[in-house]
Amino acid sequence: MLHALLDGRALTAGELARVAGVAAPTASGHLAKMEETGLIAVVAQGRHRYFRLSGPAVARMLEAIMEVASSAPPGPRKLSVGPKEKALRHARTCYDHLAGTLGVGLADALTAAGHVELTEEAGILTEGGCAFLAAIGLNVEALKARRAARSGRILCRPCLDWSERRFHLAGALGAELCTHSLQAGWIRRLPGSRAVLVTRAGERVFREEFGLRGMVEETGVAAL
Amino acid sequence: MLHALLDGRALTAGELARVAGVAAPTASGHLAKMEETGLIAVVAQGRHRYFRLSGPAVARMLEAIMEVASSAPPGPRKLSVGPKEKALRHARTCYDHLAGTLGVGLADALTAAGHVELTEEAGILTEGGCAFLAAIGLNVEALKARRAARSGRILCRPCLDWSERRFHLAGALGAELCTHSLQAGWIRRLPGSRAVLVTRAGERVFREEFGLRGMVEETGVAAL
DNA sequence: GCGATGTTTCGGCATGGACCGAAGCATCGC
DNA sequence: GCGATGCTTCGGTCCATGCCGAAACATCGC
Repeated sequence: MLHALLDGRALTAGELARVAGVAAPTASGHLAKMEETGLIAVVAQGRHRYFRLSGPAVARMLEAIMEVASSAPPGPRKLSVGPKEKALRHARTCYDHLAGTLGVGLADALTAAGHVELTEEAGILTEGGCAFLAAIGLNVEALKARRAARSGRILCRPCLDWSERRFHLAGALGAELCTHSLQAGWIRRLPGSRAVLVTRAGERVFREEFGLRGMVEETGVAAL
Repeated sequence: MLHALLDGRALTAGELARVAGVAAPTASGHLAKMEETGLIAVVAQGRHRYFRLSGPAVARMLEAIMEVASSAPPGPRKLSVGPKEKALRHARTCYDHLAGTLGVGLADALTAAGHVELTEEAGILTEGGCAFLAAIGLNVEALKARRAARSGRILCRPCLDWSERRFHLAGALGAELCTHSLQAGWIRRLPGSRAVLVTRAGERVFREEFGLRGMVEETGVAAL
């Protein structure tokens, strides 16, 4: 259930029961405990109750757990779920930023262009990167509150991708990139999933501005 | 047990059984499972078997879990352990770097002097900071392999301190600072604990070089 | 109002896992 | 060699937890 909430959206108790593959009473019990201990927050809306992660700290914890879990020796258990897996690996949200092939690709492209400098431990958005992102519409000003004191540089957090085993952009910068991509219609959420779809407009932007290729998935994109 | 291993040292099965408050067979069973799943690594030495965390990813996961756990609502359960608590809050190792009042104080001092710039998401060691740390003996060269590509700046990772609720220095920089402080005799490990003691020499360095005050604890320091 | 839908509470079952004592190995000191 | 120490395996007990079905409660659409 927590994994399902990792995309930052709020899901109803029933949806969470379904994704977890348990009956409603079971899910309800777990959700009550997780809310009581502060892992998740709930907001009632009509006859639905929407649950979401209580904050970024919980998301970071889950990411850290998944990092360890995904690098564990290939035990007898397989978590692969088949058909949905492909879309998830290609592009998905990771709490508040983008992951998967798309997320890693964007991070690589920004790095190659000198817009972002990323190490295992931290990252910097360069001045050129500021200008580039502002030019394509990101609200860079909102990020500046978090910049390092003297150098004036905007720092960002790397996040290890469990499917690609590579680092992508998280933190405020990653969140803004994801938010803007959604608002600008470059990507679109697949209903009931963490996966996102790259639209035609997005494909053009990611190709022309970022230099990314092959970001459009075959299935379903024609409808967009 | 994992918490006990979080200071980066390797402990024997018996020691881990003791800190966990369980019988040897119980500890042995848990340790076997944790080793099988890759959480910990073991090295046999004579009739002892030394267990340690298998890598930084596990430490990051535990830190992330502790961050969430420490900010949980003050439930009925209390984890406070009393006498040892004070020394732990004052200065301790956190996998491979320093935490507690000392760790946070060093991070604050370096920030105030403009040697380090730290945000919630990431940090930078400035050029002045490089020079400063090199002057007091740190192996800054070893860090340079991890610097950001173009700006030449060394990045570091912030780590939320569960006792101070503030950020301190982790990552390669934090590890080097901790290692050097131990080698130079500025701090000393308290046997069988994550807590460290600030020596007279360390107190002088932390006061004169970093501008920290009150880093010597009353108890026990006279013996040094 | 009334049935339909979403959610929680209650009761009870069953599995799993946490634990320990006793015994079996391995290694150390001598 | 032999006893002492450290660790693991084995066997068995016991409690906690996960789970579900039935029923209660709340809200919606009408």
